[in-house]
Amino acid sequence: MGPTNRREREKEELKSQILDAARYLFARDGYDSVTMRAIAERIEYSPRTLYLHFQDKEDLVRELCRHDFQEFGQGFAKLAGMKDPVERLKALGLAYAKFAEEFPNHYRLMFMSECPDYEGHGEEEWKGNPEVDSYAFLLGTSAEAIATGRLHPVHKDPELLAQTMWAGVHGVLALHFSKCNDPWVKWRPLKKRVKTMVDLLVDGLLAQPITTKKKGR
Amino acid sequence: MGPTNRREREKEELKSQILDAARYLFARDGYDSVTMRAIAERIEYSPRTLYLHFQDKEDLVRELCRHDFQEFGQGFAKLAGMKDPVERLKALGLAYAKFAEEFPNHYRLMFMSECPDYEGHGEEEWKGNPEVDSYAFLLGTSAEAIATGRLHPVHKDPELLAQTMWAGVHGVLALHFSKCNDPWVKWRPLKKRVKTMVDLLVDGLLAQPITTKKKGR
DNA sequence: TGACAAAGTAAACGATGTTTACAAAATGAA
DNA sequence: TTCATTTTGTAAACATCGTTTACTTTGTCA
Repeated sequence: MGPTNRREREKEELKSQILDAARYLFARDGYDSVTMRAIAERIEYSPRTLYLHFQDKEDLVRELCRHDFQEFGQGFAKLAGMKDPVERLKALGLAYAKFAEEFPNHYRLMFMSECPDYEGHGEEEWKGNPEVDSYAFLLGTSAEAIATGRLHPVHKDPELLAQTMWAGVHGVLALHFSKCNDPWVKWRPLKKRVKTMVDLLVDGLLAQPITTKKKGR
Repeated sequence: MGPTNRREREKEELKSQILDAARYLFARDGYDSVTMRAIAERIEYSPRTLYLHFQDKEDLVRELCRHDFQEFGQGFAKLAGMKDPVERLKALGLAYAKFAEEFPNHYRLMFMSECPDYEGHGEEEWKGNPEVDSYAFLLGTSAEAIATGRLHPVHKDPELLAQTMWAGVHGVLALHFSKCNDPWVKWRPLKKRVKTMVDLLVDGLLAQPITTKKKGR
């Protein structure tokens, strides 16, 4: 099985070359500026060749991000050792934002662009996907935080809590990416906004609500 | 000045026709599916004609939204009568989300897409722009809320407060629009998530923070 | 009436992602 | 070796897209 093996290897290597070229262009110019032609030209192959290795452009970029996204999951893994789940919740928010700041184009692609239909993708597709794993981690931390008994009793749904924490930090980032040039808003520093959001949400979780005049929520 | 006047009128009317066609397509299919050709075909003119009335596609869609966005500002105007600024802050968040739910395509365009450079646009451009006015309203309400003295003293920057409230609700909506089909997240109902976000943030504002072990923030 | 400006058009330009039709090369079996 | 077959690659084209060039028509006003 000599030649077959080698060809397999060469094929993988070309695929890597494509991804490298794409990564370079993508990180430099963002999604829209990365054209199939530009990638092909960069590795000195015809555009058609890319389609021998990837189904289409979306497939290519998605695989590119899946690879680079390992860093995303790893940033969270470091936090697994934190004892206090409430503090871990805060740290999660900050780590999430840090990634977005560091890899803005990746963040945009994974969290700020239309998602294709996920039909037909089985569970095996999720396994090891940092996006999924990270959400699971956040969900687990939320459940632990609730279990401490320190949160106000209205918060007892880990899923809802996780989604709210996620949304809060995402909101700061998303607004930053698409609106940071608006001249009529005196934007505070991004880091400060992230920290404020995280602290505010956690303060809300721990608070004895005195805001509503009605019985509950 | 008979004919000149009439031609002026006809020109305006054609512009309206273009906007109507665009609005129909835009609301039905979203930004990307609205092509200049499709708009032209719908009103039975050549594509070139659109460029006699609008500089380019972005100009066209932006004018379309500016028009429809009056509704956005009006939804807020109704809340101006609310006495308690803290309650008004909550109501603002809910009204904001309501608009996004009702006009998702408009919301996406105004808040979830790349903004062009705003250079060269003077102040006159902002006047009467609901987006700007609404932010001013939110900012004012934030300042009033702080002035009540009921918020925790760490919150004394109206701008930062406004930006955080905005980001919180926006985060819920943005995540909803781009991730609602993700099968690995058991999404809670959108309304519930919005309400949770608003309540949590305001609870955080009113709380005596007991979360951090360090001196302050 | 006739110069002139405005309104409108057909066709094309230069991009894009993607595919069709075909050539070259390596492979594996006879 | 020989030769059919699969793999790997290409050039050219297709169908879109936003936008522009070059031209025709039409109405206005001196």
